Amino acid sequence: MGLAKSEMFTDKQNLISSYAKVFGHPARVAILEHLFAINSCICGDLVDVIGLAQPTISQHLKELKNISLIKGNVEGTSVCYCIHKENWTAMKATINEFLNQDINCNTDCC
Amino acid sequence: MGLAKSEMFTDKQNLISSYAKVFGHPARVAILEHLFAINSCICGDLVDVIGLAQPTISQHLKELKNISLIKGNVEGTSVCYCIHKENWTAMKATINEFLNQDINCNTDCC
DNA sequence: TTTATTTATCGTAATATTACAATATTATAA
DNA sequence: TTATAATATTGTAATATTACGATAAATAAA
Repeated sequence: MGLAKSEMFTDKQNLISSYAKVFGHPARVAILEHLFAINSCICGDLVDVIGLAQPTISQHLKELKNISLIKGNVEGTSVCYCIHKENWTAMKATINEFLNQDINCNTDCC
Repeated sequence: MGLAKSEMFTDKQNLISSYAKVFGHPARVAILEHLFAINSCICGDLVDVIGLAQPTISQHLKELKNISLIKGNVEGTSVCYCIHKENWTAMKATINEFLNQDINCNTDCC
């Protein structure tokens, strides 16, 4: 078949994997890094910075917007994008809870 | 086309997205959570815990092994899997550096 | 050796993702 | 109104991922 049966997993597991999936493409990592690096928000020059075609960048931005990690503000004929601070912080908490699980295996069987 | 041209991106961006891609499926999140929860390492009962077919679990374990986040130890007829502690810690550092980027946008344009 | 048990691999169908050309949409400027 | 500019959407081809049945491989037990 195709993709996961999300009913099989907890909401948290699905949330974690949803965030991770968005980070699972280097173009989106690059877009986010650029949005962090540029103090003011950015719009279409992402196409020049990343080096992918405009529809492709737009598609990646859409996925970042869908999961609410960025927001876009129409400014004339262009759109200003930036990190959604609150949601980024919330996402970080979710991911960190997962990453910071304790390793209790003393017996080190492997 | 299909997937990303990894030459377009930095090694770090590719590394981050590689880790994230592995976390981008709830079954692998569930497998890792189970490996953390069970103090001793685990092998084939992941099939029962997760609820996917044996070849599917084996496939997911392979991806986790490929990126070195788990290791497997043959014990008789079964295989004992556990978290690769050192690599998990290293991965955490890489991901956290990405997640903890400062948000410098004072002007809050969006 | 034969049988049972566990895991890995192969083959394959269903689905998802990625990238981009072409085009539509939206808003500004002339 | 008629360009012009920036972004979004549509359609589609190429590729990747996921899931699982069937089967192979490896080991232990009888």
